[in-house]
Amino acid sequence: MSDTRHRFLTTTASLFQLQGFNATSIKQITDAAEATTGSLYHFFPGGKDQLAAEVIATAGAQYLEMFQLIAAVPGLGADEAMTLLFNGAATTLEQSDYVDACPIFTVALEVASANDPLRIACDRVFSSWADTAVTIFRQAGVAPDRAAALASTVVAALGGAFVLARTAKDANLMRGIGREITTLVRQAIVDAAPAGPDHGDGEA
Amino acid sequence: MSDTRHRFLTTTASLFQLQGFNATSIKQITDAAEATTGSLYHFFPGGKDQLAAEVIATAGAQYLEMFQLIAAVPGLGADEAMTLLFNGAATTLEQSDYVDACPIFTVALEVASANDPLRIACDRVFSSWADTAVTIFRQAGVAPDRAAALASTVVAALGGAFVLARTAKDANLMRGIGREITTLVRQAIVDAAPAGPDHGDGEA
Amino acid sequence: MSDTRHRFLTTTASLFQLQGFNATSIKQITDAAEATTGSLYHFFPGGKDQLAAEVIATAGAQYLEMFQLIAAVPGLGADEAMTLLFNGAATTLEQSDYVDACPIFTVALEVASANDPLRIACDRVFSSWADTAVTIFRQAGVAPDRAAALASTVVAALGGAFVLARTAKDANLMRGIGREITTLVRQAIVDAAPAGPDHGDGEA
Amino acid sequence: MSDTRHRFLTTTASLFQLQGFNATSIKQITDAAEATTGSLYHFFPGGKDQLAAEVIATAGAQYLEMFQLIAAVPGLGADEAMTLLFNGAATTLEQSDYVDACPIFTVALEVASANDPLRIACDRVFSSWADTAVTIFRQAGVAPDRAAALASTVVAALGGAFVLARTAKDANLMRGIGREITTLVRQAIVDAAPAGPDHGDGEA
DNA sequence: ACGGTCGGGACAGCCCGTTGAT
DNA sequence: ATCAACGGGCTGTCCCGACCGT
Repeated sequence: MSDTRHRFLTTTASLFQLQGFNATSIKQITDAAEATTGSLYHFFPGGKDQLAAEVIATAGAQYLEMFQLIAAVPGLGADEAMTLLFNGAATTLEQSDYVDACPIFTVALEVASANDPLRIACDRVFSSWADTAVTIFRQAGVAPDRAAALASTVVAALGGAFVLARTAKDANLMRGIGREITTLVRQAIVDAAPAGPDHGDGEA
Repeated sequence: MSDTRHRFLTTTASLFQLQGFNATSIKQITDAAEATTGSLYHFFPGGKDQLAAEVIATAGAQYLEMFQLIAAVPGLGADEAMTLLFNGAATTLEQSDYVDACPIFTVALEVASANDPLRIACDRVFSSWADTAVTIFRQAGVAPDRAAALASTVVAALGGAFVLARTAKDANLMRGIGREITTLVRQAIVDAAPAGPDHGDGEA
Repeated sequence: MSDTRHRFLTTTASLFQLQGFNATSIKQITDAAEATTGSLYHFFPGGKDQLAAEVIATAGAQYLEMFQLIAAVPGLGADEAMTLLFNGAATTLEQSDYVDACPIFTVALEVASANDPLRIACDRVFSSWADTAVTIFRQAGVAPDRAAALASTVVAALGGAFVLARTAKDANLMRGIGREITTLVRQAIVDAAPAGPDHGDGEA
Repeated sequence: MSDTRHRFLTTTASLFQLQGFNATSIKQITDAAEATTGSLYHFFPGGKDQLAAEVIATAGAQYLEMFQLIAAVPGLGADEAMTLLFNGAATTLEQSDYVDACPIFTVALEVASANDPLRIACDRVFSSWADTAVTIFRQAGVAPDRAAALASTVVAALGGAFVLARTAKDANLMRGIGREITTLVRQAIVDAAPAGPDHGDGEA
């Protein structure tokens, strides 16, 4: 397994976090990865676009994994998972001086109109997140007809929170948003179980 | 008042909606505005950055105005205003084939790290929106300690909804998020008035 | 009238003579013209292709003029004009150490398949030469049904002679070809006037 | 005899016909030959230049053979052979949509100044053709002092006809030139035999 | 003040022809 | 005979001033 190829992926992800797609030049990438242009085009013949697509897919899968890890903490409700998720992101943001944001949100908007393959790559990632959230919420007892919208709302709020927190350089913004989203999810669980105690199984 | 200057502002806003800051070149701007480079540098000696800052401020003010207009509809609750806001954005998005998104969200992330003046310009806009939302929510009876976070959540969800809807080319995503945000706001109003009727004045 | 633009045209023509189209880089052109890339793309927004097309047209017109000058020498038959033409080219080739060949022949073959606008530009030049030759030959009494083919043959032989002479680095090759073409043209004139003296006017 | 090596030769010849030397990249060659770069450098350690030199020599020999075949048709005069030669080339050109021209003419001009080994390779091919033509013409009775120039003229006209026909996308141009060259050759034969019938031996 | 023409460098993304590891 | 890696050079376009007319 090629090491250089892997280095391209990770360093590009970092640069995308910081600057997005358009502001990141090939030269910056090769410098950061300590490799040459020829090397890059050897592994990614499709150039910057192909590299970006793979970065998005890879990073998206990693975030998904992290998300699932949080949701799988034993004894943790789906609502409390939200708090963990947003607070974790807030802390990461703080500790990296507001650099270490999600590269996919950063890239998504600027490529949405001009670059369809990249747009689709981002869409796939967002969908994978939302799908996972839907599963979690339904297992927590959320009504089926609300689960999808709720999941989208969580993802959207997370993305928007990144924008606001970075723009304001204030991670507490993100924590506040996390609290509200937690409330929203809790209420959705409660609403779905009006008659009795929730048995934690909305699907069976 | 110069017409050319105004044309620069509006065409640049359109281009930012579509492509963001970095992907929009000076040439594109002058072509779209049917003006020359010399002209642009006459009106905006600070170049692209100055132009962008003014675009953000101008567009931000326009959106704020629209936001206030919605909130001022007589007989409309703060929660129902949310529905109007998101559905309006969704329809606009649909009708423009997912081009006519908010230019400020599009620009904010890509300049947050690399361009402080622009970052601050965006921050000011977001703050103005949040401040207005805070006022509205408190007038609706939301508890003072929740109003700020709730306002941020609304703005964040709106921004995130733009990202998701454009990426998926699906405006219904945004409508679903609008429903959830409406629910959240309604609950916040209800939660704040457990004992009796809301006196509509949390500040006095 | 811009001086820089004119310099681009002449230096590029020289480089095309020497190396052809594909082997001549934009950098070489700007270096030779002592100008910058921005300058070049200001005058030739269509880039190398547009520049090449104008070079071909300009150089083609100059050669046409030279050709007409030779043909207009008083008291010179059309056949003797051929000798002058080929010998002149041979001497030029010799004196420039086989560098100063016709840029259009050099360019024509390499762009014929890949670049239609350039192919057409070359075609127009060749046609203008052949048309002029046709006029001259018909005035000299060549039969109308042979004049066109004869003109093409002259142009083709000239072009081919450039190839052979440069490849062999032997200008006498071109002089020999000139002699044969002169013979061919003389015979065509003689053939057309079997019965009596030529009245020198096949058109009026 | 390696098959891969042979495939390199033929596919490169095709690409040279179409695009010439400089416009043909190593990648194109390896793609077309369905081989790898390493493979190419294994067979041709001298790289692109060595490959080109061998392509020129090989293709040149093939054309020479074809030329000799035409000249050897029994009962065919040297002048009529010219008609066959040019008409054959014209038809080939037409049927291949003006792609299948001679790769050597295409390459000769663009490498004449910059690449001496390649220039010499082309020269050798042209000389071999002219030598053969000289032999044929002398056997047909052409005066010794004209045979060389006549041979050069034929080769030059053929090369130039390729240029004109491809540039104009008109194969009839080549047929017309063929007619004139045929006339020229016939006259040269006639001129050399003023007193009596040609005994077919101009050398003895 | 307002704007248009011309020009300047720098660097973007890409791909070239080539060589080692192995 | 292959995969990986290398630099450097390609065309094109960036953002920006200077010098001109109004």
